[in-house]
Amino acid sequence: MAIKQKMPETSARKQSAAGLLNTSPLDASLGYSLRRAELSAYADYWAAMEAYDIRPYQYAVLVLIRANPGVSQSLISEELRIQKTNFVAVIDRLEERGLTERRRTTGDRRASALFLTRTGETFVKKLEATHARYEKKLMSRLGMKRGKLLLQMLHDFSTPE
Amino acid sequence: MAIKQKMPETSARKQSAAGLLNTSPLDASLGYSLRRAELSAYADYWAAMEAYDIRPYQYAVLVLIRANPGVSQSLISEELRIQKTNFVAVIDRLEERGLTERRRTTGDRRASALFLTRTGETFVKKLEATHARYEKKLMSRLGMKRGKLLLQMLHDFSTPE
DNA sequence: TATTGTTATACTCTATAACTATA
DNA sequence: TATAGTTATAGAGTATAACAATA
Repeated sequence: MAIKQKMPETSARKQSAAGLLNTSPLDASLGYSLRRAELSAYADYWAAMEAYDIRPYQYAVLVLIRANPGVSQSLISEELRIQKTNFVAVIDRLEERGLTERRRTTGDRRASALFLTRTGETFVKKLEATHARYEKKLMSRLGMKRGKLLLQMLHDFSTPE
Repeated sequence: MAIKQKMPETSARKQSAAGLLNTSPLDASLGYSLRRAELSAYADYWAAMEAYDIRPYQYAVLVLIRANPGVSQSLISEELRIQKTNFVAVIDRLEERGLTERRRTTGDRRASALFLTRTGETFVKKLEATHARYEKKLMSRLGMKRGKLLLQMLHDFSTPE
């Protein structure tokens, strides 16, 4: 794991100076509540995953490649809403760290087929185990039953009609 | 409204190439579901607010100042989890646009007391009206009843114990 | 000594334009 | 003509260190 990336050290954990501020216009906002929830989950993410030096979207890329060996860059970047032009550096970084590799497959010779290296496989397995504990901790904030309800509601929210 | 800021034009609206990818490891993740929901709300935000050229966190700053006239920079930046050092440029920008002003009050002479200008008051009123329509649209994705439930669950999630 | 606001700085994230090699 | 991946570039977001004025 040669290359060191920058990681947040102070990441948004502090509670607001409660009561000193009228925050009602924001509390009532679904958009802002989603933002706040994400920041709050983000803090727990780093608490759990710090040692691996892997950002949330990098984690997403790795597990998608693991679940879809040989997938193209465009499919993953589309799924993660990362523009293909910005995705190049993402994959470059994971490749530099020896976790993934691009291969030219016999089919479409424009496309890169993405795979985990053997190192990557081992690494991602550990990553997923730690990530599972992090997810469990997130769930425990609401309890399993309400947590699953939240998951369902977020899914419905993100995929309307 | 002199200064023009950069705004996203492509902002994450596209649906993923459904079915081509096994996304189950991410679908089950609360952290990733929060991220996806936020991206999805973000698209609607810009659809509604584009004309004002105001980013979500700028909107948050403006409504907090309106609800708390004379508030200090540190209180707002703490509430919004923006570091005080980065908050300087945020306020500078709003001030350049003639929407807010810093005043030195007689109390703590280190602190800036933040106010909306008269222009700012008028502007934020329009902003809030448009934002209310955007929020209503978000709510309509789930229906009012489930929308309120989601809001409550996000609040509980973000403020554990 | 601690806090409020500030400047300087650097890395990361997200966007557009323009290119290449294939299809 | 269109698509997959790429480079170059720029603005926005988020982090640290160090400082002046004030408490």
